[in-house]
Amino acid sequence: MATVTANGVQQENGFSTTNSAARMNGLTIGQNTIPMKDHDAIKLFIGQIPRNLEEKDLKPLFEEFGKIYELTVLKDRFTGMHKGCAFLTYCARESALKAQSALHEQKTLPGMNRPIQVKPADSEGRGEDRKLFVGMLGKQQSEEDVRRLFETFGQIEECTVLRGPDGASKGCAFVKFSSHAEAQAAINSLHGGQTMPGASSSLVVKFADTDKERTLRRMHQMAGQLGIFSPMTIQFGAYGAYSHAMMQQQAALMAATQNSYLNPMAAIAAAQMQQMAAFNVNGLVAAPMTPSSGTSTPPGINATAVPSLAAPMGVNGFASLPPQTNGQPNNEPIYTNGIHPYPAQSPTVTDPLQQAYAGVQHYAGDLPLLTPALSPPSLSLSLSRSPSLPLCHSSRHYGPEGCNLFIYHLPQEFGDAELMQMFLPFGNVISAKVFVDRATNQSKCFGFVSFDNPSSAQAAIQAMNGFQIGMKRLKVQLKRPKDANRPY
DNA sequence: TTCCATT
Repeated sequence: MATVTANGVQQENGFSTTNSAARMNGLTIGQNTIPMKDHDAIKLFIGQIPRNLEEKDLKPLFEEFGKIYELTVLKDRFTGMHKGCAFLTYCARESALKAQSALHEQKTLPGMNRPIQVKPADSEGRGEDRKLFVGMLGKQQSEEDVRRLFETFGQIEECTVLRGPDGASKGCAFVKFSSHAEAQAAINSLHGGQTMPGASSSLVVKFADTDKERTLRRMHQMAGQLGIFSPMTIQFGAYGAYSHAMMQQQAALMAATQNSYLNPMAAIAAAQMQQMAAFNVNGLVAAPMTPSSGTSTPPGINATAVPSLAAPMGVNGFASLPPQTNGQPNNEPIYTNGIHPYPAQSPTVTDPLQQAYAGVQHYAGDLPLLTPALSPPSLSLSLSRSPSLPLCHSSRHYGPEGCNLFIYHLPQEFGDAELMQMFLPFGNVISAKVFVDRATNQSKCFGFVSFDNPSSAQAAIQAMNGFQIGMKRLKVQLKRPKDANRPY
Protein backbone atom coordinates (compact mmCIF):
# COMPACT_ATOMS: atom_id res chain seq x y z
CA MET A 1 0.00 0.00 0.00
CA ALA A 2 1.07 3.49 -0.63
CA THR A 3 2.55 5.53 2.06
CA VAL A 4 2.64 9.17 2.71
CA THR A 5 5.79 10.94 3.66
CA ALA A 6 6.07 13.07 6.73
CA ASN A 7 4.94 16.19 4.98
CA GLY A 8 2.02 14.37 3.50
CA VAL A 9 3.19 14.14 -0.07
CA GLN A 10 2.94 10.78 -1.58
CA GLN A 11 6.05 9.71 -3.36
CA GLU A 12 6.03 9.29 -7.07
CA ASN A 13 7.32 5.79 -7.04
CA GLY A 14 4.79 4.82 -4.47
CA PHE A 15 2.14 5.59 -6.97
CA SER A 16 3.44 3.49 -9.79
CA THR A 17 4.02 0.44 -7.71
CA THR A 18 0.66 0.49 -6.05
CA ASN A 19 -1.45 1.23 -9.01
CA SER A 20 -2.79 -2.23 -9.62
CA ALA A 21 -3.56 -2.84 -6.00
CA ALA A 22 -5.28 0.49 -5.93
CA ARG A 23 -7.50 -0.50 -8.78
CA MET A 24 -8.74 -3.51 -6.96
CA ASN A 25 -9.23 -2.17 -3.53
CA GLY A 26 -8.98 1.52 -3.53
CA LEU A 27 -5.77 3.18 -2.58
CA THR A 28 -5.13 3.48 1.08
CA ILE A 29 -3.18 6.26 2.65
CA GLY A 30 -3.13 6.10 6.37
CA GLN A 31 -6.68 5.34 7.33
CA ASN A 32 -8.10 6.79 4.21
CA THR A 33 -9.15 4.84 1.22
CA ILE A 34 -9.51 6.56 -2.08
CA PRO A 35 -12.27 5.25 -4.23
CA MET A 36 -11.12 4.32 -7.68
CA LYS A 37 -13.15 3.05 -10.53
CA ASP A 38 -12.33 0.01 -12.60
CA HIS A 39 -11.63 0.89 -16.17
CA ASP A 40 -14.43 -1.45 -17.10
CA ALA A 41 -16.85 -0.26 -14.46
CA ILE A 42 -20.50 -0.29 -15.41
CA LYS A 43 -22.89 2.57 -14.94
CA LEU A 44 -26.14 1.18 -13.63
CA PHE A 45 -29.59 2.56 -14.11
CA ILE A 46 -31.73 2.33 -11.01
CA GLY A 47 -35.43 2.53 -11.65
CA GLN A 48 -38.62 2.43 -9.62
CA ILE A 49 -37.30 4.28 -6.62
CA PRO A 50 -39.65 6.31 -4.45
CA ARG A 51 -39.35 10.02 -5.06
CA ASN A 52 -38.68 10.75 -1.45
CA LEU A 53 -35.40 8.84 -1.48
CA GLU A 54 -32.31 10.91 -2.13
CA GLU A 55 -28.72 9.86 -2.65
CA LYS A 56 -28.05 9.58 1.05
CA ASP A 57 -31.05 7.32 1.52
CA LEU A 58 -30.13 5.08 -1.36
CA LYS A 59 -26.49 4.78 -0.50
CA PRO A 60 -26.87 2.22 2.30
CA LEU A 61 -28.99 -0.01 0.12
CA PHE A 62 -26.34 -0.23 -2.57
CA GLU A 63 -23.19 0.01 -0.52
CA GLU A 64 -23.75 -3.50 0.59
CA PHE A 65 -22.44 -4.72 -2.77
CA GLY A 66 -19.30 -2.66 -2.84
CA LYS A 67 -17.80 0.77 -2.74
CA ILE A 68 -19.80 3.34 -4.61
CA TYR A 69 -17.98 5.56 -7.03
CA GLU A 70 -20.87 7.80 -7.95
CA LEU A 71 -24.58 7.91 -7.28
CA THR A 72 -26.86 10.47 -8.86
CA VAL A 73 -30.59 10.72 -8.48
CA LEU A 74 -32.08 12.03 -11.70
CA LYS A 75 -33.84 15.32 -11.39
CA ASP A 76 -35.82 17.27 -13.89
CA ARG A 77 -33.53 19.80 -15.41
CA PHE A 78 -35.96 22.66 -14.95
CA THR A 79 -38.09 21.85 -11.95
CA GLY A 80 -35.54 19.85 -10.02
CA MET A 81 -38.17 17.19 -9.49
CA HIS A 82 -37.00 13.74 -8.54
CA LYS A 83 -37.56 11.49 -11.52
CA GLY A 84 -37.81 8.27 -9.57
CA CYS A 85 -34.62 6.87 -10.96
CA ALA A 86 -30.89 7.20 -10.57
CA PHE A 87 -27.50 6.34 -11.97
CA LEU A 88 -25.07 4.34 -9.94
CA THR A 89 -21.45 3.48 -10.63
CA TYR A 90 -19.49 1.18 -8.37
CA CYS A 91 -15.74 1.33 -8.17
CA ALA A 92 -15.66 -2.31 -9.12
CA ARG A 93 -17.38 -3.86 -12.07
CA GLU A 94 -17.98 -6.91 -9.92
CA SER A 95 -20.05 -4.93 -7.44
CA ALA A 96 -22.34 -3.75 -10.20
CA LEU A 97 -22.90 -7.29 -11.36
CA LYS A 98 -23.61 -8.41 -7.82
CA ALA A 99 -26.04 -5.57 -7.20
CA GLN A 100 -27.79 -6.26 -10.45
CA SER A 101 -28.32 -9.93 -9.75
CA ALA A 102 -29.32 -9.35 -6.15
CA LEU A 103 -31.68 -6.46 -6.70
CA HIS A 104 -33.00 -6.22 -10.23
CA GLU A 105 -36.69 -6.99 -10.11
CA GLN A 106 -36.04 -8.69 -6.78
CA LYS A 107 -37.77 -6.33 -4.42
CA THR A 108 -40.18 -3.48 -4.49
CA LEU A 109 -39.41 -0.33 -2.60
CA PRO A 110 -42.06 1.16 -0.32
CA GLY A 111 -44.79 2.91 -2.24
CA MET A 112 -43.85 1.48 -5.63
CA ASN A 113 -45.98 -0.93 -7.59
CA ARG A 114 -43.20 -2.29 -9.73
CA PRO A 115 -39.97 -3.90 -8.55
CA ILE A 116 -36.72 -1.99 -8.48
CA GLN A 117 -34.70 -1.93 -11.68
CA VAL A 118 -30.96 -2.36 -11.54
CA LYS A 119 -29.29 -2.78 -14.90
CA PRO A 120 -26.66 -1.20 -17.06
CA ALA A 121 -27.70 2.27 -18.19
CA ASP A 122 -28.72 2.67 -21.81
CA SER A 123 -25.72 4.83 -22.35
CA GLU A 124 -23.47 1.91 -21.54
CA GLY A 125 -24.45 0.32 -24.78
CA ARG A 126 -23.55 -3.27 -24.94
CA GLY A 127 -19.91 -2.68 -25.58
CA GLU A 128 -20.33 -1.99 -29.25
CA ASP A 129 -17.62 0.59 -29.24
CA ARG A 130 -15.09 -2.02 -28.18
CA LYS A 131 -16.31 -5.00 -30.10
CA LEU A 132 -14.55 -5.96 -33.29
CA PHE A 133 -15.67 -7.88 -36.28
CA VAL A 134 -12.83 -9.96 -37.65
CA GLY A 135 -13.16 -11.23 -41.18
CA MET A 136 -10.99 -13.29 -43.51
CA LEU A 137 -9.84 -15.68 -40.85
CA GLY A 138 -8.66 -19.11 -41.85
CA LYS A 139 -11.44 -21.66 -41.54
CA GLN A 140 -9.36 -23.77 -39.22
CA GLN A 141 -8.58 -20.95 -36.78
CA SER A 142 -10.12 -21.54 -33.38
CA GLU A 143 -11.17 -19.12 -30.64
CA GLU A 144 -7.82 -19.75 -29.05
CA ASP A 145 -5.97 -18.80 -32.22
CA VAL A 146 -7.97 -15.63 -32.52
CA ARG A 147 -7.36 -14.74 -28.91
CA ARG A 148 -3.65 -15.17 -29.34
CA LEU A 149 -3.76 -12.85 -32.30
CA PHE A 150 -5.53 -10.12 -30.35
CA GLU A 151 -4.40 -10.50 -26.80
CA THR A 152 -1.39 -8.24 -27.16
CA PHE A 153 -3.70 -5.27 -27.61
CA GLY A 154 -5.57 -5.57 -24.39
CA GLN A 155 -7.90 -7.52 -22.23
CA ILE A 156 -10.27 -9.67 -24.25
CA GLU A 157 -13.69 -10.05 -22.71
CA GLU A 158 -15.24 -12.16 -25.34
CA CYS A 159 -14.08 -14.02 -28.40
CA THR A 160 -16.42 -15.94 -30.64
CA VAL A 161 -15.76 -17.55 -33.98
CA LEU A 162 -18.89 -17.60 -36.10
CA ARG A 163 -19.82 -21.07 -37.15
CA GLY A 164 -22.42 -22.72 -39.29
CA PRO A 165 -24.84 -25.35 -38.02
CA ASP A 166 -22.26 -28.02 -38.70
CA GLY A 167 -19.74 -26.24 -36.49
CA ALA A 168 -17.56 -25.20 -39.38
CA SER A 169 -16.03 -21.76 -39.05
CA LYS A 170 -17.42 -19.07 -41.26
CA GLY A 171 -14.01 -17.46 -41.31
CA CYS A 172 -15.01 -14.59 -39.07
CA ALA A 173 -15.25 -13.75 -35.41
CA PHE A 174 -16.25 -11.20 -32.83
CA VAL A 175 -13.66 -10.00 -30.36
CA LYS A 176 -14.66 -7.74 -27.50
CA PHE A 177 -11.99 -5.81 -25.64
CA SER A 178 -12.43 -4.14 -22.31
CA SER A 179 -11.97 -0.71 -23.83
CA HIS A 180 -12.46 1.15 -27.04
CA ALA A 181 -8.80 2.16 -27.13
CA GLU A 182 -7.65 -1.43 -27.05
CA ALA A 183 -9.99 -2.32 -29.86
CA GLN A 184 -8.78 0.63 -31.87
CA ALA A 185 -5.18 -0.42 -31.35
CA ALA A 186 -5.98 -3.89 -32.68
CA ILE A 187 -7.57 -2.41 -35.77
CA ASN A 188 -4.58 -0.19 -36.37
CA SER A 189 -2.15 -3.06 -36.19
CA LEU A 190 -4.02 -5.95 -37.68
CA HIS A 191 -6.45 -4.73 -40.29
CA GLY A 192 -5.23 -5.64 -43.76
CA GLY A 193 -1.91 -6.68 -42.37
CA GLN A 194 -1.71 -10.38 -43.10
CA THR A 195 -3.49 -13.02 -45.07
CA MET A 196 -4.50 -16.12 -43.20
CA PRO A 197 -3.95 -19.55 -44.69
CA GLY A 198 -6.93 -20.41 -46.82
CA ALA A 199 -8.39 -16.90 -46.76
CA SER A 200 -9.06 -15.12 -50.00
CA SER A 201 -7.73 -11.77 -48.89
CA SER A 202 -6.04 -10.00 -46.04
CA LEU A 203 -7.43 -9.95 -42.52
CA VAL A 204 -10.35 -7.64 -41.88
CA VAL A 205 -10.55 -6.01 -38.47
CA LYS A 206 -13.25 -3.44 -37.91
CA PHE A 207 -15.68 -2.32 -35.26
CA ALA A 208 -18.69 -4.58 -35.20
CA ASP A 209 -21.91 -3.07 -36.41
CA THR A 210 -23.92 -1.41 -33.73
CA ASP A 211 -27.60 -2.07 -33.45
CA LYS A 212 -28.20 1.30 -34.94
CA GLU A 213 -26.07 0.53 -37.94
CA ARG A 214 -27.87 -2.73 -38.39
CA THR A 215 -31.22 -1.01 -38.23
CA LEU A 216 -29.92 1.54 -40.60
CA ARG A 217 -28.70 -1.03 -43.04
CA ARG A 218 -31.99 -2.82 -42.94
CA MET A 219 -33.88 0.37 -43.51
CA HIS A 220 -31.58 1.25 -46.29
CA GLN A 221 -32.27 -2.04 -47.95
CA MET A 222 -35.96 -1.63 -47.46
CA ALA A 223 -35.93 1.86 -48.74
CA GLY A 224 -34.02 0.70 -51.79
CA GLN A 225 -36.45 -2.09 -52.46
CA LEU A 226 -39.42 0.16 -52.10
CA GLY A 227 -37.89 2.89 -54.16
CA ILE A 228 -38.24 5.33 -51.30
CA PHE A 229 -35.76 8.09 -50.90
CA SER A 230 -36.35 10.74 -48.39
CA PRO A 231 -35.60 14.33 -49.20
CA MET A 232 -32.86 14.16 -46.60
CA THR A 233 -31.08 11.46 -48.55
CA ILE A 234 -30.98 13.51 -51.66
CA GLN A 235 -29.93 16.62 -49.90
CA PHE A 236 -27.07 15.07 -48.03
CA GLY A 237 -26.17 12.65 -50.74
CA ALA A 238 -25.02 15.62 -52.72
CA TYR A 239 -22.07 15.88 -50.41
CA GLY A 240 -20.96 12.50 -51.54
CA ALA A 241 -20.35 11.06 -48.12
CA TYR A 242 -22.20 7.84 -48.18
CA SER A 243 -22.08 7.01 -44.56
CA HIS A 244 -23.03 10.48 -43.67
CA ALA A 245 -26.00 10.38 -45.94
CA MET A 246 -27.01 7.15 -44.34
CA MET A 247 -26.86 8.72 -40.96
CA GLN A 248 -28.93 11.60 -42.05
CA GLN A 249 -31.40 9.37 -43.70
CA GLN A 250 -31.83 7.48 -40.55
CA ALA A 251 -32.33 10.74 -38.80
CA ALA A 252 -35.09 11.59 -41.17
CA LEU A 253 -36.68 8.22 -40.90
CA MET A 254 -36.42 7.60 -37.25
CA ALA A 255 -36.32 11.05 -35.81
CA ALA A 256 -35.14 9.62 -32.58
CA THR A 257 -32.07 9.53 -30.38
CA GLN A 258 -30.33 11.86 -32.72
CA ASN A 259 -27.68 13.10 -30.42
CA SER A 260 -26.31 9.79 -29.46
CA TYR A 261 -25.80 8.44 -32.86
CA LEU A 262 -24.92 11.56 -34.72
CA ASN A 263 -22.06 12.05 -32.39
CA PRO A 264 -20.77 8.71 -31.21
CA MET A 265 -17.36 10.21 -30.72
CA ALA A 266 -18.59 12.41 -27.95
CA ALA A 267 -19.63 9.39 -25.98
CA ILE A 268 -16.31 7.74 -26.56
CA ALA A 269 -14.41 10.83 -25.59
CA ALA A 270 -16.42 11.02 -22.43
CA ALA A 271 -15.64 7.44 -21.61
CA GLN A 272 -11.97 8.06 -22.11
CA MET A 273 -12.12 11.05 -19.88
CA GLN A 274 -13.67 8.92 -17.23
CA GLN A 275 -10.87 6.47 -17.49
CA MET A 276 -8.45 9.29 -17.05
CA ALA A 277 -10.27 10.28 -13.95
CA ALA A 278 -9.72 6.86 -12.53
CA PHE A 279 -6.08 7.13 -13.39
CA ASN A 280 -5.48 10.62 -12.20
CA VAL A 281 -6.07 9.80 -8.62
CA ASN A 282 -2.42 9.17 -8.27
CA GLY A 283 -2.90 8.37 -4.68
CA LEU A 284 -1.97 11.89 -3.90
CA VAL A 285 -4.69 12.75 -1.58
CA ALA A 286 -6.64 11.09 0.92
CA ALA A 287 -9.89 12.16 2.24
CA PRO A 288 -12.11 9.53 3.55
CA MET A 289 -15.63 9.18 2.42
CA THR A 290 -16.26 10.46 5.87
CA PRO A 291 -18.13 7.89 7.85
CA SER A 292 -20.52 10.56 8.90
CA SER A 293 -20.96 11.86 5.40
CA GLY A 294 -24.54 11.81 4.36
CA THR A 295 -25.71 10.06 7.44
CA SER A 296 -25.33 12.61 10.12
CA THR A 297 -25.17 16.30 10.38
CA PRO A 298 -21.85 17.78 11.23
CA PRO A 299 -21.77 20.25 14.05
CA GLY A 300 -22.58 23.73 12.98
CA ILE A 301 -24.43 22.72 9.90
CA ASN A 302 -28.10 22.53 10.27
CA ALA A 303 -29.37 20.34 7.54
CA THR A 304 -32.97 20.88 8.33
CA ALA A 305 -32.70 24.60 7.96
CA VAL A 306 -31.68 24.43 4.35
CA PRO A 307 -33.72 26.71 2.21
CA SER A 308 -34.88 24.44 -0.49
CA LEU A 309 -34.54 26.81 -3.36
CA ALA A 310 -31.23 28.35 -2.58
CA ALA A 311 -29.28 25.30 -1.71
CA PRO A 312 -31.06 22.03 -1.66
CA MET A 313 -29.07 19.66 0.43
CA GLY A 314 -29.90 16.51 -1.40
CA VAL A 315 -28.85 17.79 -4.75
CA ASN A 316 -25.20 18.25 -4.20
CA GLY A 317 -24.50 17.13 -0.74
CA PHE A 318 -23.84 20.63 0.43
CA ALA A 319 -25.40 22.37 3.28
CA SER A 320 -26.66 25.78 2.43
CA LEU A 321 -24.20 28.56 2.83
CA PRO A 322 -24.54 30.42 6.03
CA PRO A 323 -25.34 34.05 5.73
CA GLN A 324 -22.18 36.03 5.22
CA THR A 325 -20.93 36.98 8.61
CA ASN A 326 -18.94 40.08 9.16
CA GLY A 327 -16.28 38.45 11.29
CA GLN A 328 -13.37 36.40 10.18
CA PRO A 329 -14.22 32.81 9.71
CA ASN A 330 -12.65 30.56 12.24
CA ASN A 331 -9.51 29.23 10.81
CA GLU A 332 -9.80 25.67 11.84
CA PRO A 333 -8.59 23.37 9.13
CA ILE A 334 -11.18 22.83 6.50
CA TYR A 335 -9.85 19.54 5.37
CA THR A 336 -9.10 17.16 8.10
CA ASN A 337 -7.37 14.61 6.03
CA GLY A 338 -4.01 15.24 7.56
CA ILE A 339 -2.47 16.16 4.28
CA HIS A 340 -1.32 19.65 3.61
CA PRO A 341 1.23 19.44 0.92
CA TYR A 342 1.10 22.24 -1.49
CA PRO A 343 3.52 22.63 -4.29
CA ALA A 344 4.34 26.24 -4.89
CA GLN A 345 2.20 26.49 -7.93
CA SER A 346 0.10 29.34 -6.90
CA PRO A 347 2.19 32.12 -5.50
CA THR A 348 -0.80 34.36 -5.60
CA VAL A 349 -2.65 32.48 -2.94
CA THR A 350 -1.57 33.75 0.41
CA ASP A 351 -4.42 33.10 2.75
CA PRO A 352 -3.84 29.92 4.71
CA LEU A 353 -7.40 28.88 4.27
CA GLN A 354 -7.12 29.35 0.60
CA GLN A 355 -3.91 27.45 0.58
CA ALA A 356 -5.41 24.56 2.36
CA TYR A 357 -8.25 24.58 -0.04
CA ALA A 358 -6.14 25.00 -3.12
CA GLY A 359 -3.75 22.30 -2.03
CA VAL A 360 -6.51 19.88 -1.61
CA GLN A 361 -7.90 20.82 -4.92
CA HIS A 362 -4.64 20.08 -6.51
CA TYR A 363 -4.53 16.59 -5.24
CA ALA A 364 -8.10 15.95 -5.51
CA GLY A 365 -8.33 13.89 -8.60
CA ASP A 366 -10.97 11.57 -7.51
CA LEU A 367 -11.81 12.27 -4.02
CA PRO A 368 -14.77 12.80 -1.87
CA LEU A 369 -13.36 15.91 -0.39
CA LEU A 370 -16.22 18.27 -0.30
CA THR A 371 -18.47 16.31 1.87
CA PRO A 372 -20.92 18.21 3.97
CA ALA A 373 -18.71 17.69 6.94
CA LEU A 374 -15.74 19.26 5.35
CA SER A 375 -16.75 22.27 3.79
CA PRO A 376 -18.08 24.67 1.38
CA PRO A 377 -19.41 26.99 3.98
CA SER A 378 -15.95 27.77 5.20
CA LEU A 379 -14.70 27.44 1.72
CA SER A 380 -17.02 30.03 0.49
CA LEU A 381 -16.15 32.38 3.28
CA SER A 382 -12.50 32.07 2.53
CA LEU A 383 -13.13 32.62 -1.10
CA SER A 384 -15.32 35.56 -0.68
CA ARG A 385 -12.76 37.58 1.10
CA SER A 386 -9.84 37.34 -1.18
CA PRO A 387 -8.81 40.87 -1.96
CA SER A 388 -5.46 39.63 -3.06
CA LEU A 389 -6.84 37.52 -5.81
CA PRO A 390 -4.93 38.06 -8.96
CA LEU A 391 -6.78 39.98 -11.56
CA CYS A 392 -7.00 37.56 -14.31
CA HIS A 393 -9.44 37.99 -17.08
CA SER A 394 -11.09 40.37 -19.29
CA SER A 395 -10.62 41.36 -22.85
CA ARG A 396 -10.55 37.84 -24.14
CA HIS A 397 -12.99 35.28 -23.02
CA TYR A 398 -10.94 32.33 -23.86
CA GLY A 399 -7.46 31.15 -24.43
CA PRO A 400 -5.90 29.31 -27.32
CA GLU A 401 -7.10 25.91 -28.41
CA GLY A 402 -6.32 23.34 -25.76
CA CYS A 403 -6.40 25.89 -22.97
CA ASN A 404 -10.12 26.06 -22.39
CA LEU A 405 -11.96 23.75 -20.10
CA PHE A 406 -15.58 22.82 -19.85
CA ILE A 407 -16.61 22.01 -16.30
CA TYR A 408 -19.81 20.25 -15.40
CA HIS A 409 -21.46 19.30 -12.12
CA LEU A 410 -20.34 22.40 -10.31
CA PRO A 411 -22.02 22.95 -6.97
CA GLN A 412 -25.02 25.17 -7.29
CA GLU A 413 -23.34 27.69 -5.01
CA PHE A 414 -20.29 28.19 -7.14
CA GLY A 415 -19.95 31.46 -8.98
CA ASP A 416 -17.20 32.79 -11.22
CA ALA A 417 -14.93 33.57 -8.29
CA GLU A 418 -15.16 30.12 -6.77
CA LEU A 419 -14.62 28.53 -10.13
CA MET A 420 -11.53 30.58 -10.72
CA GLN A 421 -10.27 29.85 -7.25
CA MET A 422 -10.70 26.18 -7.82
CA PHE A 423 -8.53 26.25 -10.93
CA LEU A 424 -5.93 28.79 -9.94
CA PRO A 425 -3.50 26.20 -8.60
CA PHE A 426 -2.96 24.86 -12.07
CA GLY A 427 -1.82 28.03 -13.76
CA ASN A 428 -2.84 31.42 -15.03
CA VAL A 429 -6.56 31.57 -15.27
CA ILE A 430 -7.55 33.92 -18.06
CA SER A 431 -11.22 33.58 -17.36
CA ALA A 432 -13.67 31.60 -15.31
CA LYS A 433 -17.33 31.72 -16.11
CA VAL A 434 -20.21 29.91 -14.51
CA PHE A 435 -23.34 29.78 -16.60
CA VAL A 436 -26.34 31.28 -15.03
CA ASP A 437 -29.94 30.84 -15.95
CA ARG A 438 -31.14 34.19 -17.10
CA ALA A 439 -34.63 33.80 -15.70
CA THR A 440 -33.81 32.49 -12.25
CA ASN A 441 -30.27 33.78 -11.87
CA GLN A 442 -29.35 30.30 -10.70
CA SER A 443 -26.16 28.60 -11.73
CA LYS A 444 -26.63 26.02 -14.42
CA CYS A 445 -23.88 24.07 -12.71
CA PHE A 446 -21.50 24.23 -15.58
CA GLY A 447 -18.93 26.69 -16.73
CA PHE A 448 -15.68 27.40 -18.48
CA VAL A 449 -12.18 28.05 -17.35
CA SER A 450 -9.44 29.26 -19.66
CA PHE A 451 -5.72 29.10 -19.04
CA ASP A 452 -2.96 30.77 -20.95
CA ASN A 453 -1.29 27.50 -21.83
CA PRO A 454 -2.31 23.93 -22.59
CA SER A 455 -0.28 22.23 -19.89
CA SER A 456 -2.07 24.11 -17.16
CA ALA A 457 -5.30 22.97 -18.73
CA GLN A 458 -4.08 19.39 -18.83
CA ALA A 459 -2.92 19.54 -15.24
CA ALA A 460 -6.33 20.83 -14.24
CA ILE A 461 -8.05 18.01 -16.08
CA GLN A 462 -5.80 15.46 -14.47
CA ALA A 463 -6.44 16.73 -11.00
CA MET A 464 -10.00 17.90 -11.16
CA ASN A 465 -11.83 15.61 -13.51
CA GLY A 466 -13.71 13.20 -11.32
CA PHE A 467 -13.37 15.40 -8.26
CA GLN A 468 -16.13 14.29 -6.00
CA ILE A 469 -18.59 16.67 -4.51
CA GLY A 470 -21.32 15.03 -2.55
CA MET A 471 -22.12 11.98 -4.60
CA LYS A 472 -21.39 13.63 -7.88
CA ARG A 473 -18.16 14.25 -9.65
CA LEU A 474 -16.90 17.17 -11.60
CA LYS A 475 -16.51 16.63 -15.26
CA VAL A 476 -13.53 18.56 -16.50
CA GLN A 477 -12.76 18.35 -20.17
CA LEU A 478 -11.28 20.42 -22.88
CA LYS A 479 -13.95 22.66 -24.27
CA ARG A 480 -15.31 21.33 -27.49
CA PRO A 481 -13.74 23.23 -30.30
CA LYS A 482 -16.12 25.45 -32.13
CA ASP A 483 -17.50 23.71 -35.19
CA ALA A 484 -16.83 20.30 -33.79
CA ASN A 485 -19.89 18.18 -33.90
CA ARG A 486 -21.20 19.92 -36.94
CA PRO A 487 -22.14 17.51 -39.65
CA TYR A 488 -20.48 19.55 -42.35
C1' DT B 1 -37.92 4.76 -15.30
C1' DT B 2 -32.26 6.83 -18.93
C1' DC B 3 -28.34 11.85 -17.16
C1' DC B 4 -25.59 15.43 -20.92
C1' DA B 5 -25.09 20.89 -20.25
C1' DT B 6 -19.94 23.67 -24.52
C1' DT B 7 -18.56 31.71 -23.10
